[in-house]
Amino acid sequence: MPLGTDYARQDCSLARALEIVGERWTMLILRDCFLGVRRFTDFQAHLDISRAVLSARLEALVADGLLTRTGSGHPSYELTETGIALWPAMFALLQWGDRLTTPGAPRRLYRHVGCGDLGPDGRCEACGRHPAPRDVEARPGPGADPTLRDDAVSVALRQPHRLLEPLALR
Amino acid sequence: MPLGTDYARQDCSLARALEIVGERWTMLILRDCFLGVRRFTDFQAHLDISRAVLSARLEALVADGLLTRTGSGHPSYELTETGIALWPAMFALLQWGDRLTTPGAPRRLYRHVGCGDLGPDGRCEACGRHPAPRDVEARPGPGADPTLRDDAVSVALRQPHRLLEPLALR
DNA sequence: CTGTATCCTTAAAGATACTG
DNA sequence: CAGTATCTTTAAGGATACAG
Repeated sequence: MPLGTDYARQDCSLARALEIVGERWTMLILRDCFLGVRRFTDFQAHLDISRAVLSARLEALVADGLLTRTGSGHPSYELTETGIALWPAMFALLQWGDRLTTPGAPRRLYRHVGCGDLGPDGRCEACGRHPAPRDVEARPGPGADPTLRDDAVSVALRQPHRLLEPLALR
Repeated sequence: MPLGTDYARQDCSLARALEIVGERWTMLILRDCFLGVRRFTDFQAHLDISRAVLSARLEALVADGLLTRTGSGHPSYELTETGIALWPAMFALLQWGDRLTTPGAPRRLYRHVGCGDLGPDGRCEACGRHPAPRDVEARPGPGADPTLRDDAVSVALRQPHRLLEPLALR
């Protein structure tokens, strides 16, 4: 939260959640984690964020237990179970944004691997379950705009890819 | 989003959603709307927010189509269908915050009216459905902290109350 | 009651340069 | 590659006073 003040005097779980993930850039960093981004430079190029801010956010996310940082030479950031548990919230928000801003043309499509596509409520249209992100594959949808960015991550995201698996960059 | 810059160069529905609901206080204002707060002064007292900021946020939410403002003398702010559609995302985030910060002791409990309690995934434990917020009743849970605030809204929230219905204030 | 208008402080974020 | 260290800009937010 900007400006020092937080939501400490709100007796509310939403306020608690937002104190952790409500800061600018934080949710987008976590989104990238779900999409398979793991390296500092890849986050930075894809988000177009300053290194200082990225560094601070990653550090906070590790301290709050949503990310692990492994490998001192070339660190890799990965979601913990706590971070992965954010998936339903992230998916719901993402779907809301999609339907609000580009009705009928989702920017990205999600599929229960080996089963069916996910509906707006996150349920697999074939089996009716809510698959865990590990069992979900993402791919560009009709609303995607490939002209917006062309960093390595954005290019890699144009191929179908399984969530939480490291992206195939080059 | 603070500091002028937005997420415009992110081809991502989550970024679009956060441009609307990602600003400081905005989600908490919407939470209050779900809980039945409708008046400027009630928002202000419950959130402990400056009037200028509250005014700006309400205006933006009306402009973005999440709230309606009715009654010029004593305006009443109410969620539109677009705003109500945010419920699954808000509930998921709220549950995540609850389980992360006070495991085993939710601050607030939600019940499918005339049916069963809601589980962490928003499904009614009795009928298995995801009830719409109009059919949900909220009440304080074991993790609630009644010492934190004692404005009129906080006091009213100590009684069971149906979502989206105006709170019984006095 | 529901705001608007100013003023002021603070800090968040970008730019840039530097380091192991 | 993965940061840290400064520096500067800007604007967000609180406080206060005023208005319809």
